Amino acid sequence: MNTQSRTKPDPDDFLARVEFRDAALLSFVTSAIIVPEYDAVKRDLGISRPEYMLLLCLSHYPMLTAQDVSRLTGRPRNSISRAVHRMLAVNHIERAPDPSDGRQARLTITQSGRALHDKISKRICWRQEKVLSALTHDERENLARLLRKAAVTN
Amino acid sequence: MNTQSRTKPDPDDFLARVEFRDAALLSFVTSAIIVPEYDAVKRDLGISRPEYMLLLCLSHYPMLTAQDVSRLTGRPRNSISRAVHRMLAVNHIERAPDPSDGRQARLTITQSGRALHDKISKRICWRQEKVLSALTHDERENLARLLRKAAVTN
DNA sequence: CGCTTTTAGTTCCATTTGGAACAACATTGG
DNA sequence: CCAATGTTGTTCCAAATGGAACTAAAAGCG
Repeated sequence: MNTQSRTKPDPDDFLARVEFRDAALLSFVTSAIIVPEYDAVKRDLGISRPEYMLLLCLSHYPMLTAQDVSRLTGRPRNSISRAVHRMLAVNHIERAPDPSDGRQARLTITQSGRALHDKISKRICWRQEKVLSALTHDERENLARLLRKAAVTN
Repeated sequence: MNTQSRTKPDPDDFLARVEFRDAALLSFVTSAIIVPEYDAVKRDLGISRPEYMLLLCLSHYPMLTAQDVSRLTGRPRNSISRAVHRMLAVNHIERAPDPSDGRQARLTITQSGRALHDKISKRICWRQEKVLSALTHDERENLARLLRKAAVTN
């Protein structure tokens, strides 16, 4: 036994002390959903986070350019460029030159890309439910409302 | 003018479509605070995110080991190890061998480390206020309550 | 006591990351 | 039409990242 009997620092306790309380809580809860699930997706399906961000974007719009995806996700253009090449190589997306603008290419998701997106989004949904299971339905709606209110203005 | 008159995809609209609504909102709002401010801190003060995480932890406990910091922050041990060496080199922290356990070292923050932490935490607080300014005081308290409820169980 | 297992911290190395420069094309304004 | 400027996507490269192996010390256990 340690003569100073030092107690191991507790994450919950730490969260309560931090100066930027709300940012720390937001970061903690976000990471609890995002980090372990993206790690698992990478391990099990070989899809990295920017690659999935690409599939996610393309699954919600009929056609996007790489630039669109970069702006939607906030990732730098070269990250998206790499993801596009990898997803092209495994036929999860398709690319066609834009006839009206020779700089950009039109990206679309394929059947297999959509199937993969469904699989991954279900996993993230499942982890989301797990982490937020302590909240009631009304609390969940309330949380979403508050977050949306903060999100739309930024 | 584009013959298809394609509208540029809108991030708010995208957030409303994503399958994992709450996780997407959490991630968006968290990133709006964290990402630009850590980038600015790195640019202006030369302090990386894991380095600041170390200072943040040490500013709230009189003494921690590198392992404690690793567990509090969720960062891998070698990242913390690197941060410790850099913060030692610029005298923002101090390290002393633990007499009761030859494996671990006792880390403490110095005066200059604490001053730097104060400066950085004020910046993050400021960005937090900016992003969450759309919420009233009661809404802020409510958001924190909901997040804490989700956080403590995980 | 020895022997195995566990833990703290470091080092090594392959991969990831993102800024910056670049080429190709488009747009603007003379 | 031409020059200057802006935009898209790619490539290059230096830096960051994190898993895995490693060293040293401690703890568990016959």
